[in-house]
Amino acid sequence: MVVDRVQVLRDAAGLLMRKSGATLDEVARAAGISRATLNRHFAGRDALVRALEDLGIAECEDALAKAQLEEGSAADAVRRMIRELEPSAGLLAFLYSENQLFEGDEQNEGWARLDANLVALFRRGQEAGEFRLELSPIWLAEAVYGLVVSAAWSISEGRLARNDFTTMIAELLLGGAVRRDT
Amino acid sequence: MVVDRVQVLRDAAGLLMRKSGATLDEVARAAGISRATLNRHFAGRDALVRALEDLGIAECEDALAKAQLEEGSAADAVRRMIRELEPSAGLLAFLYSENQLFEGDEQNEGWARLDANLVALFRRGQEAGEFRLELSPIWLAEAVYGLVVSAAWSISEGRLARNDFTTMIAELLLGGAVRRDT
DNA sequence: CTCGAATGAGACATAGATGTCTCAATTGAG
DNA sequence: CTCAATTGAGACATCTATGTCTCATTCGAG
Repeated sequence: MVVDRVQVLRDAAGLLMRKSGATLDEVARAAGISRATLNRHFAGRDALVRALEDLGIAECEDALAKAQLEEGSAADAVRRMIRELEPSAGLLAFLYSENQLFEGDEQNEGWARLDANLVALFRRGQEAGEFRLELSPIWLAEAVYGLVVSAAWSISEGRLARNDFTTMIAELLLGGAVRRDT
Repeated sequence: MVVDRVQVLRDAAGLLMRKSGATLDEVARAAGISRATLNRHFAGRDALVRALEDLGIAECEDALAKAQLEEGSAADAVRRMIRELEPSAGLLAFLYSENQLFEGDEQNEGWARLDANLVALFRRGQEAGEFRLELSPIWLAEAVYGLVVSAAWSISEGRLARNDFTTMIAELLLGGAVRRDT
């Protein structure tokens, strides 16, 4: 029974999202393996977190690619993006709380690439006259992360249905709370 | 030079927001006191985090009280609330990442009280015909936290101007990204 | 079946954070 | 000024998570 590296990372993320300070022993148990094996695959906690970061970035890049952000209206692209991001929301919630990842000198450049894609999408929406100009694309990009993490957290707490993930985020992000007087 | 307990907590929050795993020695230095004194005022890391939680809840309750959420239109109440919440955003960002606070059996009931106030505000907006019915008040309340934390983080990263805090959050939360065809 | 590779269980030493204590220096009220 | 209270610096023991190692067991390819 050879260990599935990605599955271990998924299980680890599932636990660490709720208990970011979990022991490596707890992480191993959550993944259904022994601490020794966990250490054979990831040399220390730092390596594990880095692997989770790499996985998170890779999943997000896949999601953005699948969403084809350049196609159709920007609003629809945002909706597709949120939908594709949903499976990675838990992992993102963990990484978001791991603020050490964004402090050091060698931050993973993957985040900058993702940011650039998001910013480009919102900028495209503004230039097409779809989106408001008062909200800066950088802030909108940041808000996407914030809302995704909030939604992931709400789901894990039972306050939000998993099926509502895409709708709730996209409707809030795009339309806001105020009623349209159509 | 008697130690100002609240100031110590503020300094601690300022550091812990960016480095949640900081040593008590680092926390003490950030607060300008010695580790011994820090320990005299807060018996251990756990007590320190609890004190930060209490402070955060108290500040939020003050902010909501000052904002007078029952007065005027719900949208204006939301704007006032965000504005009053700004000084506590950093502290909230730290507490938000301290997920251990929300897992145990004895969660501070202050969070539930705050949630109730937020939910009531959004429900009032819906019942007054101001807010859309598609977005559940619970999700809107959760989104407030997410956006406040995102904005606090963006500001500390230099990606968002502190002056834009209230506007960016309120405009996104209330109006969304899509342009109104007024 | 056979055997090499991977795993699980556990022991072990280590490192780093933490809690406690002491003592000298500083503060501030009376 | 005087003195009690508070603080800073540092030593010290402890504790927990971690990394490493060993050995028996299990898995799976050939």
